Amino acid sequence: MTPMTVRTRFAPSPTGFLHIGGARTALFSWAYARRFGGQFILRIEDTDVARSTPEAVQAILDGMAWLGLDHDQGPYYQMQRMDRYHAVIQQMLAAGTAYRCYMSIDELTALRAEQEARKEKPRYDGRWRPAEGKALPPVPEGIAAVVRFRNPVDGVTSWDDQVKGRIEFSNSELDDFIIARADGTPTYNFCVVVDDYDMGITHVIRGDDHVNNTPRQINLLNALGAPVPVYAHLSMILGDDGQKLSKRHGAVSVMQYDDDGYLPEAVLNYLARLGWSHGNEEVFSMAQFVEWFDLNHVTASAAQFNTEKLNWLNAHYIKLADDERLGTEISRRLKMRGFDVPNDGASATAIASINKDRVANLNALTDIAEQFYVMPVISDELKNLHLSDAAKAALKDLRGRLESADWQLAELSASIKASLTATGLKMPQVAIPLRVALFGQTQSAAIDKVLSVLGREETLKRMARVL
RNA sequence: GACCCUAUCGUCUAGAGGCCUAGGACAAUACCCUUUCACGGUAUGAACCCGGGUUCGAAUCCCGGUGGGGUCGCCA
Repeated sequence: MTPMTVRTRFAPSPTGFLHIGGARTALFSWAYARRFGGQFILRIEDTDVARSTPEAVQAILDGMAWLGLDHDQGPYYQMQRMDRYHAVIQQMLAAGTAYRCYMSIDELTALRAEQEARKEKPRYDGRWRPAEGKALPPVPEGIAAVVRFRNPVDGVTSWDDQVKGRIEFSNSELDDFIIARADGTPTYNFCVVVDDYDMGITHVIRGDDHVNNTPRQINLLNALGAPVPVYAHLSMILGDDGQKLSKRHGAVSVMQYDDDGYLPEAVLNYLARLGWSHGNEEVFSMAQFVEWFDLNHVTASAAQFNTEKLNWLNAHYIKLADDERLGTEISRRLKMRGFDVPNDGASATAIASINKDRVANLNALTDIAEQFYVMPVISDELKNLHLSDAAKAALKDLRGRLESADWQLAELSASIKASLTATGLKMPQVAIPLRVALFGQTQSAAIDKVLSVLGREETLKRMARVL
């Protein structure tokens, strides 16, 4: 027997951006396929014509690309598969596994209201379901039929969920759901089933809001004589505050993380660890993740998003990142703020190099870089506090040395120390006033490194302003 | 309301009946390092929802309760 090739899919509906929950679902589906040398398929579920937009499709594609989740097939678009859906519906009608229902929306609404009043689970009552010896109501005028799936009424539908364990539904809980609307367009549960079948999906990894759809889909698959894939339902991700994420509350695009200064590998590592674990491992590459990933170490309960931990990972990955890459990020972000890195100024790469240990975020790094290019505003408070006569005298002494220094780190360092000796001051007594003079604030990277990156001309210019 | 899922430090989690005096990470606190802010290092505090079983033994298995969540669309 040839081993089954794993085929997973990510099937978002393009009604908005790719948010963090969708991204994790995509990541796990992708990782599972990669782990077993299988195929990862991207499918756009755009049958909700009213809410789907091309912008949302692009946003999803952009999000996937930013995260580096590459697909092997697709994107497939359900709207382009209508002929296939119609053919299957005709086939089911002919086979008797589906039937036409002429109940109007008003009648349905009334039925549901009645059921709810009786505290029952609202559901279709099967009035148009054909049965042996049953007289169907007369077909009404002016009502276009919907097509309903003839769901089994007895027995139990179950599956071994790879994250939640065995789940069973009594078929009596399931009603005959609509597979084609009155206008003929197919509905979600039906399209998913036909697509998963046609695309040979072996493992369906998706959010656990689909648990209740699963028995219906399994029954449909059975009616079609199709194999039933393995299911794995991922729990949801809650916001930082423990509240459910929604459009109104906390759900943001993955691209927002780019805007907010996060590195994709930090987001990926964080997401991987949210709801999945490999012993005590916290920090790992995607290559390592793919090697380790499995479904039975996925947590069955919901997880709360923790920005603090993401920040920590981001800081970690910034420290690891190449200076050149960070320099490029700085330039890109500076450009978005409206200015270019000057050719004759400090190098963005060098700025990144001496500051990447101090920041947890690319925007914070960019803020620092900006200070190297923009003449600082020095508050009176800082002037009074740090630019005393003694401090100025020390800075003047230092300026004299810097004017003739060879602009190398070691010599800059030596110059500062020489000034300390000459003035009898301690390092902070010179370094802090110098920071105030150069940046208008008391913190920076090691001051000798700052000088080496800022350059002689700019350094002396800034010092002159306060002396 | 019905059905389904779920429950270990504040948070993410390890834990597959004895290895648990419940481990790691983020966050917190303290100390160390230090050229400031950070980084880094060390240490400390912090949890098995409740009640019944099963068992020589339960965080782990079973039942019930409670809390949390999901779903009940001619949305996906």
